[in-house]
Amino acid sequence: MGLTKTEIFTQEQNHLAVMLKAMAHPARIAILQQIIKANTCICGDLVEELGLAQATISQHLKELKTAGIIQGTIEGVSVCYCINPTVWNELQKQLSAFFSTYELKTNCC
Amino acid sequence: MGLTKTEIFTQEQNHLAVMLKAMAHPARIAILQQIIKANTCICGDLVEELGLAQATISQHLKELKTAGIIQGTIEGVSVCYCINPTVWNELQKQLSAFFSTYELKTNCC
DNA sequence: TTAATACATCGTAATATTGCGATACAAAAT
DNA sequence: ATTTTGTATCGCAATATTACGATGTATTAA
Repeated sequence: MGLTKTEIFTQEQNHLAVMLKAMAHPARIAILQQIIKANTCICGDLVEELGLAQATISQHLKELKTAGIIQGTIEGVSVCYCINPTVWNELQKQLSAFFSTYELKTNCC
Repeated sequence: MGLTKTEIFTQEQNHLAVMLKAMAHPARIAILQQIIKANTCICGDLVEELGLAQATISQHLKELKTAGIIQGTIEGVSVCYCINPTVWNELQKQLSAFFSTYELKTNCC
């Protein structure tokens, strides 16, 4: 075992899980915050901002990119990363909808 | 290695990561959806609803409970799980704030 | 008391994640 | 052409996750 049984879940459930997983790490949250904060896309100053090795940051960036949350374009020698607006808004909408399905019912445990 | 360097991140970043991680699995998303759908708190019919073994469901429930997202109270022989409204709303607010920090700037890559 | 029911926990196998040094690679500067 | 600079990838060690059978535990039923 050790691998998720994706077959038994819906596409939506699996997809949402993948997106949440991509964000479910403090380093990746920090990276996203940095990318958002530096409204002009930043590159590898992330290595200096966060206290992680270059290889590690690069790996985290890859995971965010694979999930589609960020995108990177080569900018001369360096690479410019920024939020993928489409995916970001889609995820925001999906999460908002998910959280909204719950409303406090009186008689609960 | 293999363990996250939590020391170098803020409490908020670590906490948000923990919450997202708790939700970042299709089975746990399905569990939350079921708990929300059955507005009266449900118990271990989750085992029948999802196609996972009882031990596995119990383990996933524990993770959600540890994160504080759900709470369980003993109801005779069975256990009744439901959303923890405080934590749920808190997380909703935090995520909403996080997503709102991004707004499309014109000149991006 | 004993059996049944509903969960929780233990132990374990398979796999995934995290972090980093070392190294490869590609564009720009010399 | 060679060096420099910024990133990506490889390979590895340490640890975490996922899933489940087996077993423990606590409450109700008989």
